[in-house]
Amino acid sequence: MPRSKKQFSIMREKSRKRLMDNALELFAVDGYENTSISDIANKAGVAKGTLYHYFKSKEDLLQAIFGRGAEEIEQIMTIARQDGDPYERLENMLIALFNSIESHYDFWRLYLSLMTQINSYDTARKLMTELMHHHVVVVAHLFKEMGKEHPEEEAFLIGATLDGAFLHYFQVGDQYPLHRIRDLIVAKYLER
Amino acid sequence: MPRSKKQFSIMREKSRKRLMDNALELFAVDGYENTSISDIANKAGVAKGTLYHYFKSKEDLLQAIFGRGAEEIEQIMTIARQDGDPYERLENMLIALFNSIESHYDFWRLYLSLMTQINSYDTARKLMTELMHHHVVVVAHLFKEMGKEHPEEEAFLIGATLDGAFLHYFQVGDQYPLHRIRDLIVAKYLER
Amino acid sequence: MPRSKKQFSIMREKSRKRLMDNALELFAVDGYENTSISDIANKAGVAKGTLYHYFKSKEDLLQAIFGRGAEEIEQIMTIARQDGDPYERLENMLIALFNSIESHYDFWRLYLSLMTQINSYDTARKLMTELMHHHVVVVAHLFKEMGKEHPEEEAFLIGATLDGAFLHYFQVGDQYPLHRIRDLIVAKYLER
Amino acid sequence: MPRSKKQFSIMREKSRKRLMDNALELFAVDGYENTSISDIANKAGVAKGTLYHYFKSKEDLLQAIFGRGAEEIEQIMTIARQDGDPYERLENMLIALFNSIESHYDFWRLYLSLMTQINSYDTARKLMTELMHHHVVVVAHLFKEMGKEHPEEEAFLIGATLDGAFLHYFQVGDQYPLHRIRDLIVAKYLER
DNA sequence: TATGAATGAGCCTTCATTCAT
DNA sequence: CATGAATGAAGGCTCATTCAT
Repeated sequence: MPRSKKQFSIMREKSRKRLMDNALELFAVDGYENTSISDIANKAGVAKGTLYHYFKSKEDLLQAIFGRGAEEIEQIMTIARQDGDPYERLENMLIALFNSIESHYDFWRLYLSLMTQINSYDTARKLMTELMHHHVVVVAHLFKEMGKEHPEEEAFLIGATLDGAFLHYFQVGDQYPLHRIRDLIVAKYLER
Repeated sequence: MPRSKKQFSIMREKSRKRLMDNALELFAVDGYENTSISDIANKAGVAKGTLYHYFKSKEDLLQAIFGRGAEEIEQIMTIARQDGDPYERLENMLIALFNSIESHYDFWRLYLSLMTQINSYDTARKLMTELMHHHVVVVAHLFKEMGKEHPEEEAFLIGATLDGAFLHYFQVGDQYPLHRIRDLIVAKYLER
Repeated sequence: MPRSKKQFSIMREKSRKRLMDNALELFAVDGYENTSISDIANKAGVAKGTLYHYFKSKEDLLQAIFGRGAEEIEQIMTIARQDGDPYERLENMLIALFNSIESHYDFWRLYLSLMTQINSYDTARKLMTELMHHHVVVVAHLFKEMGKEHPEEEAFLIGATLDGAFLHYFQVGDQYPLHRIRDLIVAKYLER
Repeated sequence: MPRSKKQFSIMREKSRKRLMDNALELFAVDGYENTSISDIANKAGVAKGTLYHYFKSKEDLLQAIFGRGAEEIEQIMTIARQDGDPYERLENMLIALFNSIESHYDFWRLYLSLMTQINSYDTARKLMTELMHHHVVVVAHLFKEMGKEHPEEEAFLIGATLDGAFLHYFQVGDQYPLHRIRDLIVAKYLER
């Protein structure tokens, strides 16, 4: 009795996930350039060729990882788009974001490391630029609701502060006072 | 009639500079990994081998570029360490920094792009970590003079904001409202 | 239908052997330094990269070749370590050695050519020094059984004579009276 | 007052000698292939280009070194060609040779190391083959005077023994019982 | 003659990708 | 689908040699 199409599809998705997880870990630690297909296949316990059954190329694998991360980001944004008190929504969003940084450490680290390589990995980068733009729109709206004077610029600014803090966190590791920085940001932006 | 030692030394310095300039441009735009020695030599109009008369290795070239940039950073820091009104010193430093971002665009872009590559290019990265630490110390001191409550955390925070803004600027280019962001930061931190 | 592990293993061993055979031939004739990976790959009819599926590096390839040769040497030594009349054992060993020189011409030639390169190829050379030491011990024992006065020195001496003869043989080729030299050595050492 | 041609010639010879001495030392220790023109120039304290005023190529330098060594060998041979008791002449030659091995260590070591590289350094190798042939002729003559049965083969044999002993000496260094081997050889060949 | 900058062919090695089984 | 052998372009680097000064 042959397996149903659905079962196949589930297995396929499982295999893809395993490869993506392993790849992400390596990309984050060693960098995309310094990670070879061999490394990924080894870590995932499959042969090199197998990887090409699931992704058409190394960059395709990267894109898949990014696509998955975009959903994570999207969820965080959703918080800011809900109804209710804008201050509360901002606070919730910030807390969710800082939590995500720690729970999806590898993804965010990779995200930042690729943000600087303009001329390469086009698709992945387009995605990132879009996300950033999206963030600005959503947060600017929030600030408007709060009655801030320059909501768009403030949105740019808080985005910069967040990405910068994460950048430094990834650079120096646990020595970075991530939680205190989070609290400081929250305090600053929740002053009414 | 052989050339004098001094003549050689001058020529050498000129050649080094030319190679460093060309390399910096490529490193900044394409990334260190994606720039080949061939690319650099081509751009500089010399043979591949020539590069190795001036730098022991690709990484040595990178370090030389960084060493040069470190001086630039040092000068900006100096402003914060002078005597006088701390508010004024902070303002001057911020303005100098934003000017430098535009006038030394390539260097700062490279600086940020390498900040994210944890496990590679040790010497260059050590330098960066040191600089960041230095920055925190100097700016925290400034904030203390201003009577801020958590000077060290504030120093971390403004550092994050700045690096984040530059990161976004390099990512999206001229669409980024760099000057407005600068003015906003200055305004925020100069409120007495 | 994928190949079985065993099938792969057999193919692998075959490919390794072919590469080693081709490399040995070139190393022996042109010297290790003067043989490029390209040369070997060409001669073996594979792409350059293929070689690196079978050997980690050029030196690793050399070591593999040496390991194989060491077995040959070991077998010859075994003759000297058996029971029975020491004169007969010495004669058998000498004859086996001279036969080996002709049947494993390339290996012995490489062996001698590397013996002279003191500061390089550490692993291969350690092996050789060990073998030489081993030879002295075994042959000295034989001479002791024969009642010679200075068995150890005699062992050094016969070792020198043999290596020297082979050296000259490889240098001048078929003009060298290898067989007559063999007979002369046998005659000299079998006088009771 | 310009220097005379002779003075120039003497200076030139001095410079050549210095370069040859330094090159020989490096060739002997690191091998011909592993020694670069740069290394030699550095060690000799001159610029790379200078070397090419004295030798037309790296191989030309090698040949010059060999030419000089050939004279040394020639002198030793001369002993065997004098008048008088052949036993005494042989003994003197052997002693002179062993002395030379120690006093011209580097040259002999290089000599042996190049003996194995058939297809390269043609001129140098032709010289060596000639010398070896010459040695056989001279020593065979000596053995004939002594009334040996197979003088030519004996000449080959003693040549092999000597080169083999030197080979081992260079391989293992001071652990090799060079003097005892010398005495043993002398004793063996002077038995009347 | 002396210098060292410049060349460019060639070296060893890596790696994303393809493909027969 | 899974395997790993094979490819070949490209990478960083070395070095004997040439040449303008």
